[in-house]
Amino acid sequence: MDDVTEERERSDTRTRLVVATAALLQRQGYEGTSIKRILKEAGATYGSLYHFFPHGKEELAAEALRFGADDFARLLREGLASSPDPAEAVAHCARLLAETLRDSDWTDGCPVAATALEIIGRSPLIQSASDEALKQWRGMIEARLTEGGVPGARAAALACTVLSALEGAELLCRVSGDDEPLRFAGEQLAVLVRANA
Amino acid sequence: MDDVTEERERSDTRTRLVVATAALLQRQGYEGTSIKRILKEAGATYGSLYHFFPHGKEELAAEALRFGADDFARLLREGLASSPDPAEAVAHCARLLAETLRDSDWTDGCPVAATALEIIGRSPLIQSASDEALKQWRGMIEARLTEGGVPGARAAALACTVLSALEGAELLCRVSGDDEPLRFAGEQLAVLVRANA
DNA sequence: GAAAGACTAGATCGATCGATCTAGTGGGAG
DNA sequence: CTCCCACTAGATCGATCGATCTAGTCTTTC
Repeated sequence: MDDVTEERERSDTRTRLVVATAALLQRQGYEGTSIKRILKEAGATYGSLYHFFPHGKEELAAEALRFGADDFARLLREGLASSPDPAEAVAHCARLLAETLRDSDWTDGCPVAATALEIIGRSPLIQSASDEALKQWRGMIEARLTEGGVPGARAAALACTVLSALEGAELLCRVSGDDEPLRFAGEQLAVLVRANA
Repeated sequence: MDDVTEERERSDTRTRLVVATAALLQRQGYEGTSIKRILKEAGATYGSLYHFFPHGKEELAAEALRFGADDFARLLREGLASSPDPAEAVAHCARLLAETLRDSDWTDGCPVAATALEIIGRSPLIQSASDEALKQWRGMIEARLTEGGVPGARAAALACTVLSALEGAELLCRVSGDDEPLRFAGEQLAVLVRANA
């Protein structure tokens, strides 16, 4: 058995735990996700969990949020690269997000929102993982806007508002079971980006 | 004892339960809020709870969300009425929200977001109460924009995006412990409203 | 092939979950 | 007074929570 395979097998259970936890946190938040459910979905046992994550559920959740954040960053990267026009690129992000949500029965959206909102002020570990994710996405959008010709002074404020609108629109979509809010957001954000050019 | 006082006393415990639940749901979501904690905060017992809400926690939560929604509607109403200019009025909503959040240590924001996100697809009762709240707020913003001169065709999309941006910016503020996202949102939404006039 | 260390299996712990239940209390109606 | 009914009090239920613990099974190393 070569080193690469060994590495993969050694971390296989750990990866399954992180992936399963990320999916569950996204759908039902932190308190709504029990360890036993995670173990069942991941096909793991308590022994493995506390071997890889000695601090238990909280440590696993923080890691799962980082994993989910990278996933969401990929979707954002794809959307932002979809057009030479930054306004059109932002609009495409909204379309991609709407599509992903619709195809998953309104479950697969922002991987941190549900968990972050309910643990604010009660778990520094999870909160800072959430904060880093949001700041990473803000940075990606800001870089794309700057590159697209938005003056640096406005790029930060605009990027932050783009992310806010996408996050909020996703909330409205998921609650109503309708992608209208994200369609509206895409259209209006394109207008806003052009107004900042 | 006259009828009015009698009515108030009769529903006193019920009201305390609803108020306490609304505050807890806003801060820590549905699964993170135990019945025993609610009873303690409200100064009530199981007997009273299941007398007023035979279907238990879920029924109480739905009622608490409706209560919180009216509270948030008042803040929105105040902001929307603060200026004859709709762009300035929207910006003031963002300021009011930022102020309320800061003054409460980042806990008192949207009363439904945390709870709604974690129960989506698992409690029709709570989800529809959340949906109604969001639609009520959208309607208020849309009416103000239309009255302020935004063409009817665009008012709905703009109002929806304003609410989305406020909700998302609040998430970013609470997670980061910084009101910057709401300041940015207020500034950018004013630009967007003017672009739609 | 013995020893060591990485990892897995799952029973079990005390605490707490939401819910149910019986036993009340107290004020108004007849 | 007596009866009734809205309401309160809180013990108790089985289930499940997150966490710990012992007892393993592999793989690698010498």
